[in-house]
Amino acid sequence: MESARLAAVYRVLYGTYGPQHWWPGDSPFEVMVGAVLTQNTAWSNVERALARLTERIPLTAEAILALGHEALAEAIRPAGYFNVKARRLRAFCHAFVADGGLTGLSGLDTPTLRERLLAVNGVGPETADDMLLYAFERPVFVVDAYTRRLFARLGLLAGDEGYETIRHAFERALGADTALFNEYHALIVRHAKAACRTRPRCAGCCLNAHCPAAS
DNA sequence: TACCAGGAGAAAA
DNA sequence: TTTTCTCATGGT
Repeated sequence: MESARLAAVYRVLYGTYGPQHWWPGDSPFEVMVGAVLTQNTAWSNVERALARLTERIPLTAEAILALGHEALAEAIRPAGYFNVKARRLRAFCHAFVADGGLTGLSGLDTPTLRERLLAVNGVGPETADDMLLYAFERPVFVVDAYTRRLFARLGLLAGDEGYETIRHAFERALGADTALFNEYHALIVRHAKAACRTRPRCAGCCLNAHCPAAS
């Protein structure tokens, strides 16, 4: 992975879309809840689910656990996979409380914190890295389907590399820079929402799943 | 109508 | 070990 090319892609995205001010959450804990709810789901649906949840309870791990599975699943229904996500949220809240909450987790070094998050059922690599970057402000690059698709189309990735391989490649090339990782990932997602609609002649670097220029 | 969205884990091959 | 299946609502 060439640092210069990664920097060039970043400059183009930033020049096109500007700063994204991610993550859209009022607190680190809300960011973490959002990270679970957004798994394979559009953010607009997550916002509905968060709104319904905060209408019912204050957004704390204790309150979520006290709500119970059925009521939690009903509250987050708009985010889809509501039974699965209710189970995952409760598992995360149990671990969050057991580890001393935000204060306890913030005291851990990044590799240990990442391991702790990944040990929770329902928290995979991308969700853990969303939490690390946007809730704990650790220099961890988030690799999602958009990242893989964009850089494969640009010829910088084969596309079938493992998650860790890609993450380490970005982190090596860009250096440990939390602010840059924050903005870069947000810009990739922003680009995915614009894609071909703003480019009559797509160069193949858009993120539309069925773009003819990308096949 | 069909496809896709800011994945993860279990089951099957 | 790798691939496939399941979970589900809402927008386009």
